[in-house]
Amino acid sequence: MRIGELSARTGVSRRSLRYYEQQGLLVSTRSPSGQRYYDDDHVQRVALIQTFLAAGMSSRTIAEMVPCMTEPNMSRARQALAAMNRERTRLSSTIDGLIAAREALDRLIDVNRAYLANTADD
Amino acid sequence: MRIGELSARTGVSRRSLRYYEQQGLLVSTRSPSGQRYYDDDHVQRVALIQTFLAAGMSSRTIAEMVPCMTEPNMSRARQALAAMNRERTRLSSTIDGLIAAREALDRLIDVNRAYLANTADD
DNA sequence: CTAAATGCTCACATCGATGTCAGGGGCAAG
DNA sequence: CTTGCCCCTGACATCGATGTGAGCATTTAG
Repeated sequence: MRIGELSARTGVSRRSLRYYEQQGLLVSTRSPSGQRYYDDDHVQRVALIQTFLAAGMSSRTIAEMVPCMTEPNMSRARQALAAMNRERTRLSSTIDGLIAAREALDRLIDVNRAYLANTADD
Repeated sequence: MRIGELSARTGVSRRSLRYYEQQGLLVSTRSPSGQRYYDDDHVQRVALIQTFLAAGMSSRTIAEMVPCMTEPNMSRARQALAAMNRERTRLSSTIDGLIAAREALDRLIDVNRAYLANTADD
């Protein structure tokens, strides 16, 4: 498929797909005239990239973890593993932060409800 | 205390503290010459702002939820409550997304470990 | 009193993913 | 061949929180 169809299937803009390729997150085969061709596997890959981007990872980080441009080899795999573990830690503490924020929000909500209840008959 | 001390106590730059004020997140009393004065309560408030900012809320959203510039009144409180509930929902689905990302990462880690194990003796 | 430290405002710079526009090909159906 | 649609690259714009620096005022310590 060409880029328009991949974009339609994934919901990711053409612009972003080209950007992912430029950042080394996505490969494509090119027609002689330079047009990008993709197959079904790329749909999943784009979904994975979206998941990670939405989790606040930079494209550089994703590229480090998910080799796609280069031959896999052991030292590269070890480096990727290190990056993954680092990101896993970061992700977990981000999650903790969000949960803390949600708890703080819940307290604010309670305060607000109490205020509304007490002030109902002013 | 003046802005430098609040900055030191909270770990938030002077620049950011002024920005919070400009965005309506933080109030200060001013000396005749215009210098900002804070008291101990502001330390907590800044911490709360940081928590929410780190959770990806915009300063506009925080200002909506945490009235500080204006007299509290019922309609404003109701509006704040609506914003809080909206943000709580958003926060929960962000958390879900991060957890999904972490699970995807765990699968990648497993694949990588398997590769390293199988390739150990190439 | 003087110097150093701190404060003030204003304005411009930064980062990263994405939008958008311009100028130019590619390719199929009429 | 032409019309229409999709593709290409390259460049500039955007948003929000924060950094940075200039130029000037104020406060505090010696």
